[in-house]
Amino acid sequence: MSNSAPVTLKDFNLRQTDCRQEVLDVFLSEPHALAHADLEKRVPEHFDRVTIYRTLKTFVDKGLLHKVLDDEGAMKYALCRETCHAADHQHHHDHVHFKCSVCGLTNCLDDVRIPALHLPNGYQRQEVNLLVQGVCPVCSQAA
Amino acid sequence: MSNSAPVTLKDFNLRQTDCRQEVLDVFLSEPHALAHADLEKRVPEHFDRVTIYRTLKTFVDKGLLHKVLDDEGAMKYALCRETCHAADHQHHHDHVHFKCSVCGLTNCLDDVRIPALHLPNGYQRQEVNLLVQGVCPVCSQAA
DNA sequence: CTGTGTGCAAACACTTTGCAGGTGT
DNA sequence: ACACCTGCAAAGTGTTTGCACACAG
Repeated sequence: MSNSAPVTLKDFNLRQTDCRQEVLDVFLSEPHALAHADLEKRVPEHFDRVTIYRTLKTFVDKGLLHKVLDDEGAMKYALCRETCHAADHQHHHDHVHFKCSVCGLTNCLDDVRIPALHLPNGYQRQEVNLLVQGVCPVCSQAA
Repeated sequence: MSNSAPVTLKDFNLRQTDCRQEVLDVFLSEPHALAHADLEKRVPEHFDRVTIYRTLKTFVDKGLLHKVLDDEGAMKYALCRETCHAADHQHHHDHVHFKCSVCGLTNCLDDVRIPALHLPNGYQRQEVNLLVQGVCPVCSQAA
């Protein structure tokens, strides 16, 4: 997933448009989960609110982004990593996200694996999302 | 947390009002996480939309309910269990929630403990939320 | 009596939909 | 040429705020 925006769009069979390239560039250059409002601020050229919503939806549908859980109003999105497109055809997102309660940023902890879970009988697991809230290294250093 | 609504309200130093009792009764009688819209349907008497929002907010602030993560539009809420009010003063919610992709219901898996997590250096953990999506026993039996 | 809860109206925030025109391939 | 993307307008849904009145303690 460390490719450039045009290459990535091509890989996912998406048309090369300015909006998609710039949105994708933002995600490629920032390690955080981003909400729609964050994108509007960071995408250099101005695009319609709706266009950015549709771009996000397209990216999620194609498996380029995944939704990140949050306990606030707006949905956040983050890039899928190679592990999302694993051997089996299913597209799984077993993500660990860390949200800092000081700076408010959420990022993917790609190195942390979700430990094995023992679900009660009858539960079929499809996808697991883990959100850890606390203080990130940057903010705890500053304190 | 298996007390009646009036007792629970008293325990949390909350005034006895019709709205609070009825909202709490719904949570006490349903094992699922509920959104504001669910409550409006299930609370027998009619209360203003705003009053229910404020009731939910009060309950969360007082530690009676906790927010349940979801990847849809609306926030959901569920009762806190005894484990929330543990020995130390901190109020922790290390919850495992299971959302069924068939019936759409989300419930707390109180028996599932979140396994130990190894966070990278510098991360301070405050609260952990785990959402498992899949098929619940009821729906997988029906299939 | 006093502080807090409630209802109503209004505003705000986030997201989706319909349609006409423009653009990538 | 065609399908698809974009912008604009509008609407839908979820949530909060201000204020006056009502009610629990």
